[in-house]
Amino acid sequence: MGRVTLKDVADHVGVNVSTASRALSHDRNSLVSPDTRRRVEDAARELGYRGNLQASALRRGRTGIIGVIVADLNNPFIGPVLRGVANALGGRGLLPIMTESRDSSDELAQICDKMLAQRVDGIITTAGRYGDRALLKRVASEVPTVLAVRQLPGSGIPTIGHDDTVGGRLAAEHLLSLGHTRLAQLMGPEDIWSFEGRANGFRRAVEDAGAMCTDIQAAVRLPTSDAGCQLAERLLGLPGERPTAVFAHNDSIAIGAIDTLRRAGLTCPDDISIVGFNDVPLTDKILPPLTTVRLPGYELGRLAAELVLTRIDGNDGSANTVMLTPELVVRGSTIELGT
Amino acid sequence: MGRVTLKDVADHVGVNVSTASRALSHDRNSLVSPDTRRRVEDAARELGYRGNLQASALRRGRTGIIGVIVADLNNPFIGPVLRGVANALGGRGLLPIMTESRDSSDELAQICDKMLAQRVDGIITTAGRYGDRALLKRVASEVPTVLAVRQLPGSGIPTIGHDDTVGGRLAAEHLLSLGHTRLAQLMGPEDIWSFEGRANGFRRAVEDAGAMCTDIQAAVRLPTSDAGCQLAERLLGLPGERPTAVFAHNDSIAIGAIDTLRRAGLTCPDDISIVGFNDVPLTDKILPPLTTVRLPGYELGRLAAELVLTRIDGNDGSANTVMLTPELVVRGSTIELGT
DNA sequence: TTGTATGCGTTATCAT
DNA sequence: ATGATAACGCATACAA
Repeated sequence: MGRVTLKDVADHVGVNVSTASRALSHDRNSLVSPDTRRRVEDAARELGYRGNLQASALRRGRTGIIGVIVADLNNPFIGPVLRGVANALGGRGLLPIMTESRDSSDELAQICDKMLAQRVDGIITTAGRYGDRALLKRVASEVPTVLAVRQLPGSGIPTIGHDDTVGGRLAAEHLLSLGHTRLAQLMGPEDIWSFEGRANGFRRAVEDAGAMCTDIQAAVRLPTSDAGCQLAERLLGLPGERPTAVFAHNDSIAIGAIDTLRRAGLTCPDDISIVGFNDVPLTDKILPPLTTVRLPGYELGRLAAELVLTRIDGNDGSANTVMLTPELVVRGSTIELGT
Repeated sequence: MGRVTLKDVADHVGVNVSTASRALSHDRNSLVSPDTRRRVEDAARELGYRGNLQASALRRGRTGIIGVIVADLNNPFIGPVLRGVANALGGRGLLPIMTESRDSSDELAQICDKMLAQRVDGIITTAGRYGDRALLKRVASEVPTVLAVRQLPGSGIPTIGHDDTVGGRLAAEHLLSLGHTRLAQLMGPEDIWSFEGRANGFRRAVEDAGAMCTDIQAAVRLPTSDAGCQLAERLLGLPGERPTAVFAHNDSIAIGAIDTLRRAGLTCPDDISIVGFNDVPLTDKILPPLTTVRLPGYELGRLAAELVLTRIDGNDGSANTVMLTPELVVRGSTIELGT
């Protein structure tokens, strides 16, 4: 049983609970004589004492818990992000508690409620659709909150993001430089800023170059490989000449699309070039290796954790939004037109 | 601020805190008059009251939190498992808190310490190497604990697992039925039961059939695609005739191996057949689509959550170990010998 | 049906 | 350097 309490330890040594408390505390153990400190520590070990964080939190007014909400655990991109968060937090003795909203607004609301009831010291969320803006603003008003990966323009919530517009442009410029003039994009959900930004950046760059850009929307809510399959079907059903190059709004969509096109007899990159987004693990190991736009997932997570920590420390004046820059990674899924 | 307390609500209505407490409690609100109940509820909503789970937990002796420890968040197999856990738990109002050990024993120990200090009501862990047995036994003696996915023979800890021996045998029988007689297996870490079970099942079935089985060990600690690359290198360096069929101990290893073999000029399945394990998302979308052994990830998670709940309820007598059966999924990465 | 009183395990404040 | 004591916010046994 974890029923050993501080009082038990104190009694065992023959000191007062407050002395025992001081002796075991990391910041106040200098206030106690080296001797009693050792005796208390020994007793604690011997009795198998474990501090009760609940009680401690109740008294001190903070829990040392940071709530981390992710949209979709199946998105391979999230792994590095969570590691970045966990590393930055663990270093300071905080405990991240992660939950998945499956990109559902209802679940997000429930999760936020529970986390607030848990009295988390801060929240980091990668789940934020346009429809969640009011909810998250309310949450942010109750506890330090930061958005990671996804932005929510106009929410005023501190954000560690990346420049999706630039990312979309990078994809476009790459395909244009390969001579493609009929392009399409396989769009992610339109109520998420990441995809709107990618779409805008891509479309603008393509049109500025005088090339043609076709936007293909999915009827599904999540940017998964299934969405990629569906989008590829629609691409195939398009009237007129088929685009020779495609920008998929993330790697999963790209992989789903490549597969569907292949089943329809089209080879990537010979018949059609495809650029993905995120550079998730394994994209370099598949056939064809995916040309994609790389995002610094680990770094995003790390910075998000650090930002929430500075907000918790009351450092409201510090920079409250950071935008990392994506980077194009050229592999085998894109090829010069006509080769 | 979430500083609204139960007393505030009670004062606002003009009742005692205990009445307010009863009114807002789900199991005892029948003890209060319908009228005051409504008034308390209204006041709570109006003031933005949030129950303080820390305080409640301190008083009631349980937190409603279940600690969930996963070995590796980058393993795509874990997504469905976590969903199973979250669904089963959420339905009963419990909150899963997930953490990743990165398959490190040190981190696992730290995580367990923190979770015990948090006074979680139960722990579900998919991280368990042979070296962690003592630690986990100690943890299990303090709080209801169940192993999910990975087993730890001899630990006596309740487990929701799957039959790895059968899984290995399924892979072997499939390859043997295709006419292969020189087989190899790309082994996962040997201090994890899953891989030992797969190895045994495979080797026995192969040898029983009078065929040849070569075991290839990796020098790395984690069964990732990098390990797959390394194992494939070793496969290529093998003296004598090359195996014509390979059992990779999971899908990531398989994908890494296929890629490395391809770079060396060998095509899967034409030159070499490969079977994976887990059937993670996307394996059916890559080229070649992976033949693999499917595990019911969601079900594993769901059952693990239910098992930990019955343990928490003190139902110690109930079945404490469940073993699910894997299933072979034949796709394009395996082919009849000589075609 | 409601109120009173007490304690869950800690830590902070004030003494000593 | 240590002890006594009072909260933190809530839930319960008991009294009314």
